[in-house]
Amino acid sequence: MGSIYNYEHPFVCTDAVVFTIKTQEADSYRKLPDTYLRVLLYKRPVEPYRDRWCLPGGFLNIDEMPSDNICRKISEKSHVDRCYLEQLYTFCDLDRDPRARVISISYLGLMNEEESKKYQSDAVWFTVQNTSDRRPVFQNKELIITEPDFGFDHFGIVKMALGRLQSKILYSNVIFHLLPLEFTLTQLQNAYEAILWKKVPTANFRLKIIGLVQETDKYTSDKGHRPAKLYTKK
Amino acid sequence: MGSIYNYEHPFVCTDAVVFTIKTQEADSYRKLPDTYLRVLLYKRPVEPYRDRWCLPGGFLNIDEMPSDNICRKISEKSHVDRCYLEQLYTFCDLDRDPRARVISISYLGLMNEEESKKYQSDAVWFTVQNTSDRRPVFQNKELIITEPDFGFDHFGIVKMALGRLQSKILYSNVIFHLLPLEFTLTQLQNAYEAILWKKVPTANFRLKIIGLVQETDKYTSDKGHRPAKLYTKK
DNA sequence: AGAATAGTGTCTCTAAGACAGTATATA
DNA sequence: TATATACTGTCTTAGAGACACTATTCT
Repeated sequence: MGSIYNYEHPFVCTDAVVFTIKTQEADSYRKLPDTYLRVLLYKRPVEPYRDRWCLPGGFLNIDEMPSDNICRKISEKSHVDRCYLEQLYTFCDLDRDPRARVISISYLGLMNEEESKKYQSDAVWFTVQNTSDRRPVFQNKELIITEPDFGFDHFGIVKMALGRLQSKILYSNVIFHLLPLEFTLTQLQNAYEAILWKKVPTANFRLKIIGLVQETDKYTSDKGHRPAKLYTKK
Repeated sequence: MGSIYNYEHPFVCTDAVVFTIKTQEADSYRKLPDTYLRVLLYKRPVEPYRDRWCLPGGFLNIDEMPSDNICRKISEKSHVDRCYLEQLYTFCDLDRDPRARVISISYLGLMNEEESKKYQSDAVWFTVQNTSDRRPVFQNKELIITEPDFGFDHFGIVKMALGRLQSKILYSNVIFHLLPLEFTLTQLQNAYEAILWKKVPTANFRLKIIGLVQETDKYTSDKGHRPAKLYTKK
């Protein structure tokens, strides 16, 4: 079966939808230290889809695992060391890349705020916010991105990753990849609400998640109110 | 960026884990018309892994969608027209094929018993049964297959597909793809139990699923006991 | 009546949701 | 004391699980 070596076969690339949570407001001029979900995008420097916003990723080498490929791309683009990755979906549409048949193995990536600060200038964190009809809108200080501003099929990939994250935090532990090693239950709840785009009653939330966390003997030391106990992932 | 055209890139293939449910016992000599989960395998006629049991699938053509590729392969192998397919996972291990770097886009397939009868002689339906430690064992009239008898990484793919099916029937409607258009609630419960490898109390099961089905005005006409109402998927 | 399969009523326990309450820090 | 955030008690309701019960066909 040497015939497999000379048939024209699809190219393979990776794309990563890397989310992070902003839990603390570095800009002290802001009154409300809200918690936002953010996604990593970069402006494409070449054709096709030049100057459109795209996901980090790239062509898969013949001796390379997709997760290594993505770590390499994210590290180049954002100097990030540790990022949780899980496979999301493999996009195979015939016309998703105008150059050739390229299938994309996409990944959902989660990193905490500390890691997310190490990004380069060509990669930008966009807040992922809700609209009235629950479609995501992406925003940074200067820009608002909606569907037509993405390159390739990357808007669809981001939407699927967001849906996966929203459903997966209901029954798994993935949310802890978005938080620092030690966190308060309020931080955890804020992250939960930022992802699900809805408020949950505090008492019920704590009953639900108390079995997933391990309390420490440390407390926050903010001024003017009761300190909060710090927890770690159990 | 013409450089993408002359780099050595991975091959792409598909693999489908097609399940069906045997709800009615054609062999009338058997006393117990038990319900079993079955999976479609075929004995590989060429190297590598010659004579090992493998999943239907094959190399993806450059202008072909994976689902079309799989339908083509299943139709060749089993003359089957309609099969529900959903993407399962893309397997990328560097050494999963000794010939070359081949990534496999795998699919979970579900078909009902009527469709499953149209298989060719080189494809065989194996029952998927439980062992004491909840590992699957595959069996037909002559053979019992366990891990070492599969080719490639196909045992791992089957295990993942089984896990996906087992978790997905708890919160979705996929189970109806395994049943005929009209079915009794007992058939539905038997299928449910055959997939999950455990018994559930009838009253609770019916309360749980009654919202997912639509009753018809038809009944079964078995002899010697009360007829059962036939339902369709809602 | 008896056998066989179909189908239901109801009790308990647990978890989700709503909401009002208490606790502990600083100014 | 006020204020700001942290944290809890408890009522109600919905669903899961267990189990005993009733219903309808044919022989």
